[in-house]
Amino acid sequence: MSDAKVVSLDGIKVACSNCSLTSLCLPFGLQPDDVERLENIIKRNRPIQRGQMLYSPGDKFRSLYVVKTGAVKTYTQTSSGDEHVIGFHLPGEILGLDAIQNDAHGCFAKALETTAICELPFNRLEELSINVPSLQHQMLRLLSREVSSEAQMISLLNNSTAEERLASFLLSLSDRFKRRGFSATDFFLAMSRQDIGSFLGLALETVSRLFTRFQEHGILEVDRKHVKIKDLDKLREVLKHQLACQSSARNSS
Amino acid sequence: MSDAKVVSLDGIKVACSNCSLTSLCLPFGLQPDDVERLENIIKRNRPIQRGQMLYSPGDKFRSLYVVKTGAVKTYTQTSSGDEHVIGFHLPGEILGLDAIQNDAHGCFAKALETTAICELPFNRLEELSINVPSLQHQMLRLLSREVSSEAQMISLLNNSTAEERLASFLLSLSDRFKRRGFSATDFFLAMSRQDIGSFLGLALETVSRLFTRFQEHGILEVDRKHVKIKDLDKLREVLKHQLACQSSARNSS
DNA sequence: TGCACATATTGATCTGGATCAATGGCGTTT
DNA sequence: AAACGCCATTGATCCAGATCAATATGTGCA
Repeated sequence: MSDAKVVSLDGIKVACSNCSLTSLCLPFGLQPDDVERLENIIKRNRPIQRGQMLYSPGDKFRSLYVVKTGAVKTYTQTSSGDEHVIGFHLPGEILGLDAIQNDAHGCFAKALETTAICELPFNRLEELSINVPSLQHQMLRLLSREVSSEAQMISLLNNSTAEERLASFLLSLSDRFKRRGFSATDFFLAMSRQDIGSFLGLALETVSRLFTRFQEHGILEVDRKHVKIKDLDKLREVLKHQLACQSSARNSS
Repeated sequence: MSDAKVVSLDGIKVACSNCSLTSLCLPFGLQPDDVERLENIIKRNRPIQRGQMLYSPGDKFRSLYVVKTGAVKTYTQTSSGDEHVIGFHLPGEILGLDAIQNDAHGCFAKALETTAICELPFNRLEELSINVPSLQHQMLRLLSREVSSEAQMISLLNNSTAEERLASFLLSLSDRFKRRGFSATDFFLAMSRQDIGSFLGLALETVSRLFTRFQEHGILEVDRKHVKIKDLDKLREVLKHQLACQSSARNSS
């Protein structure tokens, strides 16, 4: 909460070309000079602190956002006040795609920790993609990936036990950390048990019990937010009996 | 099953401008001459019969498809052979958006009844949208709507009872029929109880019991596939206690 | 240093909906 | 018209996970 001394970065130019996330992010597949044109429309704002809101339901849709460092959760809230987590967003992952549709955001986006964000003004992005077909294609691919990934989530919620859900969640995180150059087997959870439960359609107590159970089975070592995957294969086996079609991992932007 | 005499329509030109679905479909918001350019790339193939497949997992992604008449279900299949329904598609609704991402379809699309389809070759669609910004915008909106609609589905599966799910499903159907000029309160279900259950994450027996219960409460009159909604308000009240943000109805393309 | 508060763990109990099972209705085939 | 198969309905039982409840374990703040 303490207001860290941050140099104002408003409107500063972003260098995607130097960014370690470039292969996971929007610029992927673009020619260097097209990347430069993209850089010119991206804004980098000051980092937002844990608990701060990036946008809220009803906010006019102006920009897409990409997490640069940190983590963001998106969620809705019922009239009775309880949250429903829609997703977690790691570096390189894009937020706000659902808002294109009706020109307004439909959920909250809140920082789970200190988080740096790249802001992409959408109208400039659309203009640019008229002249850069590969950007247009990349945008459609991104949207389509989101659709696939949500479809897999629906399938998970429809057909899986609590064990399978948590295993799937941990494997997704593991994979996403790995792609970002972090350890696939040793990481910290930015979100609470409550958040995980809400995301997976489980009670927080169930999540807690499952962590314990996985630990007893030698699959994990858990200490609060700190997770070590001791046996990745065994974790994968937990959800072996589903799958069929649809290949790629969820939300691996 | 009897093979109706159908004139071959392969590659015949489609007239979106005469189509009653135009306000619900891809051409929405386009200038008349842009609609004509769109018409030129759309293919109308012969209608497919109940049970026939439009595409299967692994099929190369070449086109998006729009239902013109009839109904289609999309679903995946586990190794053990049981289906998981992803969605139902009514006239004006688009299929295949999830395949843009990795250039291959990830699920089955099967006709629930005799169904006419407009085929949109994707590479030609992309080419065209370079010159027609409003088409590009419309494509992004469509994708974004799919994302929103799936997010709502996830929320439904995470937070709702069986009653709420079925009520939500029926209200969605009602709304979609209404927009297409059919009765909002009197319609036939193209899909089985099994399909509905799979879609909503419920056992088919539960779906059946709920139909009975809704009937007992004077909300519906059900006779096999024939559904009459007797009290739309009461049906809406079944799911009153959720909602919050996110406005529009699900899958209303 | 100690209090207040959020977050986790663990235990006990309850229940919505799954599963198992039997029956009935309708269309299709022979 | 009998026989088959598919789909739907209804009943009986069971269980995974929710809910209620009590107790740690931090973690920041006065």
